[in-house]
Amino acid sequence: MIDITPVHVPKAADVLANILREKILGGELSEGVDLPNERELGIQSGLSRASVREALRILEGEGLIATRLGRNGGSAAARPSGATIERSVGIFIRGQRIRFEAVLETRAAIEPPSARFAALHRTAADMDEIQKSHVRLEQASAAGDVPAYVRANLDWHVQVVRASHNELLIAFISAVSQSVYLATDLEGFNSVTVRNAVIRAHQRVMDAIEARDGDAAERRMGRHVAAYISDVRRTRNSTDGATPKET
Amino acid sequence: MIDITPVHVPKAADVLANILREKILGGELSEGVDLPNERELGIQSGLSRASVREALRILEGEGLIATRLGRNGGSAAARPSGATIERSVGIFIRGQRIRFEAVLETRAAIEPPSARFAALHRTAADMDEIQKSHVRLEQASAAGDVPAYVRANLDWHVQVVRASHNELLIAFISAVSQSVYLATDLEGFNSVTVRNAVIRAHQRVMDAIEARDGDAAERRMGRHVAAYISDVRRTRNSTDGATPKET
DNA sequence: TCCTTATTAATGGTCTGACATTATAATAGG
DNA sequence: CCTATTATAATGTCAGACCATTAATAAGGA
Repeated sequence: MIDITPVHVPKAADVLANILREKILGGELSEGVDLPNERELGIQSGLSRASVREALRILEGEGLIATRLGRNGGSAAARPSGATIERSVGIFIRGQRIRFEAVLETRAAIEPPSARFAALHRTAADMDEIQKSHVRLEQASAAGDVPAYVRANLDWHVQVVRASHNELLIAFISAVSQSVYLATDLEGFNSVTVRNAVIRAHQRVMDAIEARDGDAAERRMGRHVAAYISDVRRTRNSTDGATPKET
Repeated sequence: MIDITPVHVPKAADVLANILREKILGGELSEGVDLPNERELGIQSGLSRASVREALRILEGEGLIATRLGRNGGSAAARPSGATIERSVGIFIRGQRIRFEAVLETRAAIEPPSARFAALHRTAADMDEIQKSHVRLEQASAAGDVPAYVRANLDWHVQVVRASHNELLIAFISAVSQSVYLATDLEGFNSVTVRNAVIRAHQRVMDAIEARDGDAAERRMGRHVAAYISDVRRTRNSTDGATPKET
């Protein structure tokens, strides 16, 4: 008697999704090109419309197609954007109950080298965007609008990484920043002193990027995020009722 | 005449998926707990089984449930793992046509600080795993088995980041490593000299982690990955016909 | 002619009901 | 008590209909 391992029976929708995914990622279906409509896909693949729809839903979840309703609707191939990564990272953080400090730690790990790349690869337009973010930050700080300040702050960090022109780092930072924003305790930024310190640190980082000085950009960004983390730590210990001894 | 913005009409499956997602992420449905079966969910939600299935498919794609077939089958809540991030990052890299060098650059950015955290947070068991990876690397190198060598190499890097005990960094590195592996040109490791240099560099990093010396670990890992990138660059330039002058 | 409005058609969204497939639980037989 | 068989509960798949939305088209009026 022969001895075979348990066979894996793929679901019909998965098979179709795999085929379509390869066509899209392989460039056979480039961005914006319409797929056949659901009924037609069913005929071509020999599957029911239900299975076809399930396959399309998988691809939609992966950001590989966008589906529009109505006449001349249908599914068109799309380029997967960082949004997909942001979503999965967000779910991962919530689902695994990643500690807020670990998220900050991750950001602290990624941003300094990103600042170096930003200094090395930035264009004039990048510099402009970073500075615009910085102005928004200053305005929000001056107006005492803490929520706007926190948003502008995160936006500034994302803009810096954007200047690195490394799409993966941009996606990672965007994903992490999203979660940082949602979990940031606004109380910590009620202090004008704290806000001004952040603004000065940003200015120093921007000077380094402007001067295309990678070493300085990395070093200064490193100090900035480290200071940010200890600020958060201090605020948490003094604000909530947790045992102050815990780190 | 009043003036209202276009309303967004969510799809039935999305609404149900959102509800269930919140229940899972909010801890109301903890890991392993079975959801009601599809027909029951249909009754409770007032939706058809088709819509219920679509909602479940969304959650499955997000790694939030696992569905089993057969009697006592059904969907059970699951903890989203790094695999979801790996998948979306892989699709992102392929879909955006991220250059191989950019992927390496990302790894080079993340690993040094991760090595620092590894030095600071490692346990004895972590050290053990890292060393076991290293032994596998040495064996593959000695045997001249280049594919096994490359796999062991990537595994060693993942193990180091694992020792950081930062789940997000682990997920990022795993995701990136997967793509690095798929795109790595094996030719570059045909040289015993290159392989031995890697092994020595790993040894130095391990010494620093063993000694819990974060500074040294970060510095040495930084040098190692930088050397790796220039090796890849050299190999590519000498192997394929690209203009050797380009950086 | 040109603009506005109604009609129509194409397409995804949803529902219903049935049957197929699979893995387990329950049962019967030794 | 163990093993083989049968029943059952769940997902997987299909077929067909109808609903909802959107854009192309036709009709009508200035």
